Amino acid sequence: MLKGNDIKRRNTQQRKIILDILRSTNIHPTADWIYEQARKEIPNISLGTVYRNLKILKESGQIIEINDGKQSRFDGRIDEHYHFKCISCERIFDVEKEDLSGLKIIGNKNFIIHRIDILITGVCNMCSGDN
Amino acid sequence: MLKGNDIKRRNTQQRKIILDILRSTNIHPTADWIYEQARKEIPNISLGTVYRNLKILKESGQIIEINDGKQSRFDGRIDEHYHFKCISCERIFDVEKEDLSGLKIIGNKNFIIHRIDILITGVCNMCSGDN
DNA sequence: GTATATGCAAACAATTTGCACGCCT
DNA sequence: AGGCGTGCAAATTGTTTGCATATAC
Repeated sequence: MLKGNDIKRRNTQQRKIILDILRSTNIHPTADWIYEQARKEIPNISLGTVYRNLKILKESGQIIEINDGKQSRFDGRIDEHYHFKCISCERIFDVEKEDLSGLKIIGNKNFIIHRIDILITGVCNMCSGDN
Repeated sequence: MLKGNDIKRRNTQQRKIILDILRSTNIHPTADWIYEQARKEIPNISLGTVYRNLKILKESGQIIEINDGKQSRFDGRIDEHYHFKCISCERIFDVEKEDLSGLKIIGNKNFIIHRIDILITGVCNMCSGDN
């Protein structure tokens, strides 16, 4: 239950800019890309600060972390939607809930599907008893 | 198209044991756990060999890589099924296809769901044209 | 015999962290 | 004024790789 979210967060320029960057793109960028963008606004922002803020924004539910392979990617869109990763160009596309039902996933647009991974996150039966 | 799978693979003890280990557990272990188990059979096996074989086994479709957070986990079960990760005990449970439909995911067993991530992998419309 | 696979250790890449200082509230 | 947040650099962690040797075929 205790999530360490009782800390009073400050509204720093750095955090605001990082959130703005994420909200204004749909490319699901890496921390490094976000860092490069942020430097245009705050030239001496550090990569550590970017990582720290991404963690805070994620924990407070303002952004989502996408886990594809080795690098983390981030998403400022938090309504229910899913993702398609192209193994060729490595881009990540948004998949709408509606597009997931039926056979024509991603609306017949010539996307070739290799596999579908579903990961549900939560608390298991053993841990939900007490804890 | 070219996938580099024209290499003639040898059937080494190391690779056989790693696959055996993965097929005989459902805990979705990390490379490190597999390494520790493998050492019981081949005491001087190296972690590099474990990683190399996991990659080969994955590429040949004999195992699956599960991407949860920073560490990779591996699964010797390759039929269609999904996963549930408990944020408390960190265990990963198998989720059957049937359990995914309807509201009673994972069969009413008191699992609390926080979020569902779906990642589809394949080739996008732009890359499927030529390439 | 020969090319793939191995063990070892070093290299790498992504992310995290300790510290002294800075700046929201 | 106080404490969260920052920049910087070093540390850590998970994974990959170069090389000489071993081994499956």
